[in-house]
Amino acid sequence: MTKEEVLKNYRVGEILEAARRTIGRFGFEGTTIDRVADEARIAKGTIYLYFPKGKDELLNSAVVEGIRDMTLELTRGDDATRPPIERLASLIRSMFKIMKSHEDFFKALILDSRFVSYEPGDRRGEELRRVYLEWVDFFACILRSAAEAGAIRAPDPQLAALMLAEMMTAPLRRRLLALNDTPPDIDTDAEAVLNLFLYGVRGVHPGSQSK
Amino acid sequence: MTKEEVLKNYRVGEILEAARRTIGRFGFEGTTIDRVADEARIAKGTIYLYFPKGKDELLNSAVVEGIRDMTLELTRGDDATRPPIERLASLIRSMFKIMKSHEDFFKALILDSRFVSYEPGDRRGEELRRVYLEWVDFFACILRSAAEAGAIRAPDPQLAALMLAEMMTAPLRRRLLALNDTPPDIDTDAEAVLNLFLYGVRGVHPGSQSK
Amino acid sequence: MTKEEVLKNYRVGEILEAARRTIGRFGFEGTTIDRVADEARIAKGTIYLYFPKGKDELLNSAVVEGIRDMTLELTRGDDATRPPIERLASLIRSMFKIMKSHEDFFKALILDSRFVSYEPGDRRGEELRRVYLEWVDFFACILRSAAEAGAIRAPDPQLAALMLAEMMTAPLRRRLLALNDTPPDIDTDAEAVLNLFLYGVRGVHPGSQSK
Amino acid sequence: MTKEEVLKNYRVGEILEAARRTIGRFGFEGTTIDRVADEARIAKGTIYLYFPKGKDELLNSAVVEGIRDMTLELTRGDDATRPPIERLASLIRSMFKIMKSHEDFFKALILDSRFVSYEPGDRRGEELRRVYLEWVDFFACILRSAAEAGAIRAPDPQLAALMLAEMMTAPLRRRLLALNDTPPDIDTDAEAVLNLFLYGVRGVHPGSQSK
DNA sequence: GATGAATGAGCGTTCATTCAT
DNA sequence: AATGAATGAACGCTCATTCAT
Repeated sequence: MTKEEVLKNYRVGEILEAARRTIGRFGFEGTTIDRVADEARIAKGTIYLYFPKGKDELLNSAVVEGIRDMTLELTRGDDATRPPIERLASLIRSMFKIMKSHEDFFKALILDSRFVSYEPGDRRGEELRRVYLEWVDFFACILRSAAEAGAIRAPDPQLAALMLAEMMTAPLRRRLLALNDTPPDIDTDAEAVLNLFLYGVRGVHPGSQSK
Repeated sequence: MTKEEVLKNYRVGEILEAARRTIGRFGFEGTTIDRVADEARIAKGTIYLYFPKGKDELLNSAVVEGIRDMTLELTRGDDATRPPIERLASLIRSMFKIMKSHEDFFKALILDSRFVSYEPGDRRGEELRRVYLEWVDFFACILRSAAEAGAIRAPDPQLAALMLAEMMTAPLRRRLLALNDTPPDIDTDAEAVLNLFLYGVRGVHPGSQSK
Repeated sequence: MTKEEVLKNYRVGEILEAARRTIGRFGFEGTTIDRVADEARIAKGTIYLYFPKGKDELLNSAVVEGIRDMTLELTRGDDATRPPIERLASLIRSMFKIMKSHEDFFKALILDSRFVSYEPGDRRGEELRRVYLEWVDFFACILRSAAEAGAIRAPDPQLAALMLAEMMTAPLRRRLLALNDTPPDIDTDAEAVLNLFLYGVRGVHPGSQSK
Repeated sequence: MTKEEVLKNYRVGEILEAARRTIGRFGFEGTTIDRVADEARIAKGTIYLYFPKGKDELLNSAVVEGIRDMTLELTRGDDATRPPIERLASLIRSMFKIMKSHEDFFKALILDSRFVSYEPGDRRGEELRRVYLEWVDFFACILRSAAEAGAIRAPDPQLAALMLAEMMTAPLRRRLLALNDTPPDIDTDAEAVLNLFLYGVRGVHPGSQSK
C-alpha cells in the first residue's frame, strides 16, 4: 500500500469515526455534513474528497464499518475450541462490554436507525444487510454446531441468533428509556440474557437445577 | 364532552392515522407535513390547528397512539382468567397478527425509528416512554403473576417482558431484511418465539418433554 | 380560466420578467435564484412554487417567452397585404426598435447565451429550438412568397432568413462592444441591414440605381 | 527571450489549448479548472502559476487566443494582390473550413458564449474587444479598399464586415440547432454567404447576370 | 375554522482558490 | 517549479411554519 493510500485510509477512518460520534451525539436526523466536518476538525468540502457520493454513502459506511468493527472485536475474544455454551456465554458478555463502550452510537443505532430506507436492491442497503447478516450468522454458526453436538436444540439457528441479538438490546433499551431506576451492571444483564436464551422462563435454571 | 371537542378528537384521530399511513409508506425521513396533509385530505395549515406544536409533536403522537392502539387491540383478545402460559401463548400469536396487519408502520417503527432524539426530560420523550412502558408492563404483569403462581421463573419480569418484546421483532426483521428466502407464516414464527421464550435453547421442548 | 389560474399566470409572468431583468443585469452566469427572487420581490422558496423543476426550467422559460413575446410584438405591426419588400423593410425597422427596448436582455441573449447546452433531445432545448425556428420561419415565409412573386431571389429562404437574423445583431454587437465611437441611430442601422440584405455590397443601390 | 520565457510560453499555450478543448467538449458552463488541468495533464495548482488571476482570465485568454489564431490562419491563406472580390470569396471559404476544423469550440463560442459579462472598462473585456475588432477590421480593410477601387459599395465598411461575420455563423447555427435535415456541405454554405453578401436577395446573380 | 400561498432558515453539494510539501 | 489536499463561500433546493383571506 502506497503512502497516499495509507493517508487516505487514515482520513477515511477519521471521518467515519467522526460520523459515528456525531450520530451518537445528535442522532441520525441531527447528523449534518457540517457537524461531521466540525467533529472531524476538517472543512466541509474535505468530506467530499473522501466520500464523493455524498452524505448517504458516508453515513452508510459509518454504520457498516461500525458493525464490522464490533463483529471483529467480538470474534477477537472468541475461542472456538471451548464448549459451545461457554463460548456463547462469553460472547454475550463481550457483546455487552462492546455495547457499553460505544453506548452513544448504539443508542442511535437501536433507537434512531435508518436500516432499510433504501429501495430493495440498492447497493448500500445490500452492504448493510450483508454485514448485519455476517454478524448474525456468526452466532447462528455457533448455535448450529452446538445443536449438532446435542448441547442445545435449535431448529432454526438463524432465527434463534436473531432473537438473541434482539434480546441483547433489551437491557440497553431499558437503560436508554430509563425504564428502571437503578440499572443493573452489564454483567447482570448479560447473565439475564444468557439465562433466558438458554433456559427460557420455564426452563431449569442451572443453579436451581441441582437438587 | 362538547360537540366541538368530539369533532376535534375526530380530526386529531384522522390526522394521526394519516401520519401513520404516511410513515408506513415513506418512512420517518420521508414523512413531510405536506404528505400527511395530502393523506388526510386536508390543507397543510389545518394540521397546525390541531398540532400547534408542529411536526415532531405530530409524529410523536402518531407513534404513541399507534402503540396505545396496539396495546388495546392486544388486551381486547386477552382473557385474564386463563392459565398464564396459555395467555402468553395467545398474546404472542395476537401480537404477530397485529404486526402483520400494520406491517408497513411496524417496519418503519423497527427499522427507521426515531425513538429518542429528544433531550432527556423532554415531555414528548416522556410520553413515548410511558406508553411503551405500559405495553411492556402489560406483559411484565402477566409474567409476574405467572412467576408467583410458580408457572415460570422470572427474577426480573420487566426485563423478561422487554426481551420478549424484542424477540418478537426478530422474525419481522428477518423478513424485512430478506435474510431468508421463504419466510415462514406468522404462526410458525409465533411458535418459535414462544418456544424460545419458555424453554430457551437448552430447555425441554413441550413435545420432547413428554415421555 | 379560474381566478387561481389567472393569479398563477400573473405570478409566473412576473417571475419570468424578473428573470429576464436579472439576466439583463447580471448575465446568465450571474443569474441566481436569490437574485431573481429579489428582483421579483418575493422569497426564494416562492420561485419553486411556480417553477418546481428548478432554475434551468425557469431560465429556459424566461428566454422562450422573451423570444415569443418579441415575435408577437413583431407580427403585431406587420401587414401581410403590403408588397414583400416593404414588409421586410418595416419588419427590420420594428425589430431594431424591439431590440432597443429590451436592450439588456438582448445583450445577454446575444453575447452570453446558453442556447444549446442541453443534450440533444432535451425537452427544453427542443422548446427553445422551436420558438427560435418559428421566428426564423416567419421571415422565411415572407422571403419565400417574395421569391415566388419574383421580387427577390432566394434559393434557400430559411438560410437567408437566418442570415438576416444574424445581420440584425451586427449593429447591436457593434454598439455593445463599443467598436464605434458614435453609434448611429437605429433607423440608420435598420437601413444598412435592409440595404445589404437586399442588394449586397455589389448590388445596385436604390439611390445610386437611378442614373 | 530567455529559456525560462520560452518554457513559460509553451506551458501557457498548452493550457490555453486544453482550455479550448474543454470548452469545446463541455461548454463554458461545464469548464472547470479541474477539467482544464486534466485535459492539460498538469496539476490544478499549476494553472495558477501561469494564470494567477484565476479562471476568468484563463478562459478569456483562451478565447482571445483562439480568435487570434483563427485570424492568423485566415490571413495565412490570403493573397493581398488578388482582386478584392476574389480575396473575399477565398477568405469566406477559408473561414468555413476553419470553423469546421474547430467545430466544437465554435459551437460553444456561438451558442454558449460569455462575451461581455465584464463590467465596462474591465481589462479582459477590452482585450476581447480588441482582438475581435482586429478580426473584423481585417475584413473591413478589404472591403474599404474594394470600395475605393469601385468594386463594391460600402458606406460603412466596419458594419458591413460585422454583418458578414454574423452571416457566416448562420449556416453553423442552422446545423447546430438541427433546423435543417440534410445540411449542405460547407462549400455550398460559403457560396450562399458570399452570394448574399455580394448581391443581396434582389441583386443580380453572377450566373443570371450574364444575359 | 379552514385554507394554501408565501416564507426563509438550513441543508447537501460544487468548485475556484490557496498553500504546505 | 509543481503538486493536489484542503478550504469555505456560494449555490440550488426543501420543507416546517406562518398568516392573510
